[in-house]
Amino acid sequence: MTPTPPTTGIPKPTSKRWHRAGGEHRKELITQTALRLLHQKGLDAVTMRAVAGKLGVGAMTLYTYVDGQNGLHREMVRTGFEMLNQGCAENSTLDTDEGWRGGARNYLRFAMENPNLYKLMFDHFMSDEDKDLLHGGFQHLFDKVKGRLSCEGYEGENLDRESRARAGRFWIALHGLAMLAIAGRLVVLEGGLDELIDDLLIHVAPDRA
Amino acid sequence: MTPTPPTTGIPKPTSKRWHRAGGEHRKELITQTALRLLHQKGLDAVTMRAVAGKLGVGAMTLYTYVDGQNGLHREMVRTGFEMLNQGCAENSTLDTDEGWRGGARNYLRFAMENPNLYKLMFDHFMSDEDKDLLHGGFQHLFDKVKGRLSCEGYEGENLDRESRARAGRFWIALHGLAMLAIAGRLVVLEGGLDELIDDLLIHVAPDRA
DNA sequence: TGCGAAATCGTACAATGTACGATAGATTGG
DNA sequence: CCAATCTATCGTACATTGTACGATTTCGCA
Repeated sequence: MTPTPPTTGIPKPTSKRWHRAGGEHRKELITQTALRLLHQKGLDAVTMRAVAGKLGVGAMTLYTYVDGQNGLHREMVRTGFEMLNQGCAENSTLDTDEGWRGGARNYLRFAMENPNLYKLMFDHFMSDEDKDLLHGGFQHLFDKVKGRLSCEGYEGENLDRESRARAGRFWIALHGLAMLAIAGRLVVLEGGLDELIDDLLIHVAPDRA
Repeated sequence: MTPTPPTTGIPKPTSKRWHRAGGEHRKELITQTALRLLHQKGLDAVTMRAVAGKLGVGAMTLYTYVDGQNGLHREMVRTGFEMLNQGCAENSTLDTDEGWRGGARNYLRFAMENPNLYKLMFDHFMSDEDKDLLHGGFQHLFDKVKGRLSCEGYEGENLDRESRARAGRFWIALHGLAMLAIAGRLVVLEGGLDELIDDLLIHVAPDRA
């Protein structure tokens, strides 16, 4: 067993007085720098040396704060899910009829404005933390749909199943649209993206049977 | 200017008697080898040296047949779209009601059985050839939907727009489901994939208003 | 103030894509 | 049938990548 010299029973906030008490902040800084690079030049440009260079430190310094390139990617993905959850909730409580549209637009806006990050989020292996974030976001959608359906006669197991199905369809469609738009594969569909979103939502929104 | 010594005006089938007349076959062999590696070990394992090694040749030899790694990827993508178009048409003419289901299942089967290739197909920059293949596949779907709708009173511009919209929704949903399934992000949706497909199809199939 | 721990980073190594050029072999003109 | 030319092959080399290692510096604390 590890000796753990004093072991007062109460571990300090940052156990082992991590990194001169500035560790978390520096990790954040590294992640933000990497995210900026990812956004501007794509995933291939997010090299350890490049990120370190932007920060004016040696490449190996990053290893003190993140667990190698894989760990850096993980941090970006985690931050991405936080941004997505936050962004989706903005000006859209999913409570009104127009709420679906707003939430969906927010989701797609995030994907279109952060295409490299969005791709990474759904390509990189997910940590447990990421799963929690994704699950949380979906749970929120699920709860909202459930609230609506409970006013329409659904109840018990039926309510749960139907809510999950509708929320799932909604999300699947959003993800499909986002990925195709990012990949530039929507050229086969003439017309602006906005109309496409509206049209899709009308037919896949959770308040549709 | 290049001299082009004889210049008979009629370029031979393989202009410049390409590669001892075995060039195309060898290019195919290289692509197939790369595809096997991609399927078994993922994109990172598809290195020039690894592919060349499997074929028992030097890495630089590949450069005679494909334009570097990027060209190799392009060949894999092109082949992938051919496989997808071919696979979708199998046992499914999209003519009967059950046809939508069959086509969709074929599409998803291809994606699930070739996840690395499917991801590459929708991530790699598309050549004009790829665009033609993708466009062709979508056109087929579009025509089928159009045929159905023309029996339902739609005509003229309305027929075109409605057909494109429904085919688009169908494809978007399929792509979203495929990408989420590949990424292993469907855990939030309990239940088997088959039921998920059925459920989705019922609500996004092109014969639904 | 001094000691131990932690952070920093220079160096080095393996793996990658690929440019270059030598070599061997096929093709062709005479 | 031979020599000239062209072409496929691939060994070598270089730049770039992630990162393991260890020396050195810096810091926290007693």
